[in-house]
Amino acid sequence: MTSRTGTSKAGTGSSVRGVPERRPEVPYRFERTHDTAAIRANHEDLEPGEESGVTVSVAGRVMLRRVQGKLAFAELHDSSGAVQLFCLAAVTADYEGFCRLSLGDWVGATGEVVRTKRGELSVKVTGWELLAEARRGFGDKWHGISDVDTRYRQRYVDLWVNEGSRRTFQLRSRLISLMRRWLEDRGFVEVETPVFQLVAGGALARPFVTHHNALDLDLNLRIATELHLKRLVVGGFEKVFEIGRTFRNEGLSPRHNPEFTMLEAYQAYADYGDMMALTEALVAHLATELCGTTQVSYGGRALDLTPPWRRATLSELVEEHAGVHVGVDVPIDELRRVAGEHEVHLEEGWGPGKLVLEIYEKTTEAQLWGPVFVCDYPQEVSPLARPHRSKPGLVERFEAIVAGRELANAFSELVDPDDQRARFEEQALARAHGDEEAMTVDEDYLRALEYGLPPTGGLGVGVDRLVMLLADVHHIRDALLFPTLRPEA
RNA sequence: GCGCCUCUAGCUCAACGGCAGAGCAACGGACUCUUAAUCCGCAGGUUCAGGGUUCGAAUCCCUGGGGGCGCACCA
Repeated sequence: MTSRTGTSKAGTGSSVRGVPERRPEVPYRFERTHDTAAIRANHEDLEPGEESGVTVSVAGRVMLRRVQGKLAFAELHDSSGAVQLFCLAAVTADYEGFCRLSLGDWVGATGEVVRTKRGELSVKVTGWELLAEARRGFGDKWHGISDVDTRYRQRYVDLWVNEGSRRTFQLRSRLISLMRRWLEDRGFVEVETPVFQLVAGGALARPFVTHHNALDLDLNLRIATELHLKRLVVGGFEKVFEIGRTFRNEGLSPRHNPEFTMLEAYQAYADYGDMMALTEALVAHLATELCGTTQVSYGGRALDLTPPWRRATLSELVEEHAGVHVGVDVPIDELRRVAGEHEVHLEEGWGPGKLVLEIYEKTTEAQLWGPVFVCDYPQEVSPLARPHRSKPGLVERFEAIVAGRELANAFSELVDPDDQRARFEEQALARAHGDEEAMTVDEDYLRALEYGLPPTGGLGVGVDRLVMLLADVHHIRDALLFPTLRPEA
């Protein structure tokens, strides 16, 4: 290999190593025979000091190095784990070069699998080649990187240095894969609906707006997939789902990122009770597969996700936690008084339903460790949900609350086109009065409903929040590989 | 948007009104079974920026910037 002649450049103020006078030549490919996990699995029984007689080629990053005269050890990490490289001046080609490797350099190495006298499974390297040099150093070798800004901006470093971070994102990948398979096994069909929408509907949120040049058209990035998925139910997809990126032009917080991933699933002939059963079964399945149990813990506190989860109405829960009775049947002046007592921020034009919801969110939601299905929301705040079959003013809607935060939202879907038009018009009115999150009338969606939407249960699940829950991380940025950040200064 | 906290070597941190330091990384050397190897040596700084107080400021104050946390906002 090329000697690392470059020295630390003084005054650059960065960790970049000097540019070598001659760049090392690195190969276009490397023939790896095993990953490090396979080597561990195959040679579990090797005794200390024993040689296997098996030659392998491994590849990865050198993350630790211990040179001891005519002997050198290095830890080679790959995506499956790590194994020690064992080099002898007498055996290893370009032994000197190996000793000059930097932490973080990528290498491919070939040699026999052995266990050292001290019991460490190793590849006794005969030949090796540099696959990529780490011109920037990886920093402290055991404290890792604690500067959160660096962790999020340079995830490629974080992933190498912090094992917890790797674990979280491996879990995320498996979670989405398991979720997809579980739904497919139950007859759900996965689809992709537009990200660009003329009317950003399906949720109450401000959209991002962009522009299509050829059509000279402003388009919204979707805030939900709901309305398109229900169009597909009209079209005969009786069980349909999408796991998709969704965009909302809102603030950032430990639980909010402007782009996030949502699962939405719709099932014909089903109601919100069916969606509760679906939700708890799905989450229990994921917990079992990913955590080995439904009795998990979050932030050190026990959390039992075993079905069935508690079902309680929103009114009952507010009564439990705030000791007051609220509901859409309570006179509005009384609701205003209760809201005032609990320091709920009030706005002109809020009806009883909005007040009830605000009181619930202020006094109760964060207290619910759960899991609990909070049922039967005011119709006023649920413009896409079907009226409750027996409770006037309410709709058949639930939110699943786990660890004090919303994990899922679901309804018996509103199927009546006339009612839906009335709800849209109510929203449009609120919008005209300055509510930027209110919906606008989606004529094509109404037309679809006029062709007939069967009774349908719909469910939305915040995938990032589910990852947070099962990976036991407490900021959405820890569940997103590349979270939205302010530009670097 | 508001409040509180924070910013020191490449990384992790100390010094908290009196000479800016340690460990790791880097660099040079010793070492044939190491495990965060060890040992010897060397180097590394506009203490986020600017202003002020002071005999003296990394330290106290002000302004600005970055970051964090909380609140507000947020299906």
